Amino acid sequence: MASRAQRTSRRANALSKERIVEAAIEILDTDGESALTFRALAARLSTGAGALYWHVANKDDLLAATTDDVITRVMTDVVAGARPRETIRAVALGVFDVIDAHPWVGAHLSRQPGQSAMLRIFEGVGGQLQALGVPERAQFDAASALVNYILGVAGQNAANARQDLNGMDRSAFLATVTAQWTQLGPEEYPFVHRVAAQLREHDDREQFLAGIDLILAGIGTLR
Amino acid sequence: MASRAQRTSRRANALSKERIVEAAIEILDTDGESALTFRALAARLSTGAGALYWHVANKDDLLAATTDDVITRVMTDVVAGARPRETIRAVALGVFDVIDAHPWVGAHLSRQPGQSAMLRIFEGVGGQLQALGVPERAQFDAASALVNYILGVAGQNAANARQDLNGMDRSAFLATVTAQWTQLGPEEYPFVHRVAAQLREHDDREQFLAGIDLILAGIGTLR
DNA sequence: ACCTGAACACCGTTCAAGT
DNA sequence: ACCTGAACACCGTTCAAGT
Repeated sequence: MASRAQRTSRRANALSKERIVEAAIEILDTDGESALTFRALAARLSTGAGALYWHVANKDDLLAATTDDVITRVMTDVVAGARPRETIRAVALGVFDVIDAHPWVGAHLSRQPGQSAMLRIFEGVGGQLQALGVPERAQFDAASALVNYILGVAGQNAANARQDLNGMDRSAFLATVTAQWTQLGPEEYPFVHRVAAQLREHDDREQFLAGIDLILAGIGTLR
Repeated sequence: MASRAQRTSRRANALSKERIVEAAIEILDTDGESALTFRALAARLSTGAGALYWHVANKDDLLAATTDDVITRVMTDVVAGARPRETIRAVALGVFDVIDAHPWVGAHLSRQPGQSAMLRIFEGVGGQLQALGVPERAQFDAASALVNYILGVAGQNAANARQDLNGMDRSAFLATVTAQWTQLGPEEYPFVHRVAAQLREHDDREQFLAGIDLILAGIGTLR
């Protein structure tokens, strides 16, 4: 009896991959990528650093697991009830929003290829192409284009968030970059110079969606 | 006289940011990202690790400089003589090829936003949109879509190259991933399962270009 | 001005030892 | 089976001391 109760209570706060991943996500969200160390994670879980290695192969494994966890949650939220075009937009926006909330995800999505998080996104957009009337032979390239675009934006958002930490809110940050772009001078960088004004006013989420729509418009010409 | 000669010879192998960047690129190319440490770099340049900090602010600065160096070289090679559409393809392919040759570039392009390497690419594609008949208001979004797609592919290529090092040539690698995709099962991953066969035969460079063409086709609908 | 190299404050990972 | 925590082999970065 006692041993039963003891076991139950021990199990209650026993280490597990899920608990480790959960704690890792909390550290990443509150203190950023650089704060996630095995020592900090062990301290938060009141254990030794070496104990974590019983449940997690190494740091890459840990980061893949955190990324998977967060992405899986969004992808299951996006139920494919709507029309194919709307589903693709919903998948893309789901990924965008989750990266906005957890910028570190953007950095790690690109790092492990064939990772299940990326496959879920690939499936989420690719699965709609048939219904969209895209020829069988073109579906792989089309899905790849959408996913690579999403990953590109994800990486940039992660990079931006990393810089934001050096003080500055978004509008101050945009003003600084706008000033840099304007200073570049119209001889060497005519386009960047010209477009600098739009940078300050633009909305990341809208611009992201505009890119998705652009690719979808291109896909539309394949029919 | 002697002091003059001495100074010249000392200058000849004196440290400079250029020499440091050059040596860093060699290490990255031959031994990979993980081999680039300040100690290894100092050893190769026959100096102390601390000396490097006189010319380079920190490791991020060093990596930004190596990335810039490599990208700048490609972008100046791509002379914009051709029609706008061909110029955009040339810029994109130039970036693709340089990342194929130096996979580490792909990883760092995404890491520092507003970096001059990325601005060069942005200018390279954006500068052609006016001639392509894209309305002024849409040019920023269109250029952003192209660049983000390019950055996404760049990141994936860098990640693939990182894995390739664990033995395996490309065909063995593709066979493994194809097997993984096929195993996923058509219930949960119908699209991935169906498209797995195409994965083994596909050519990264052609698929990259197909994505560029898809976005260009989408941009074409804006006119 | 520029370079040296030891020292500092960290890392991820391993592993004997415990329960 | 699972956990502990010291130890190992590294890092990037700093800085007194040299030339």
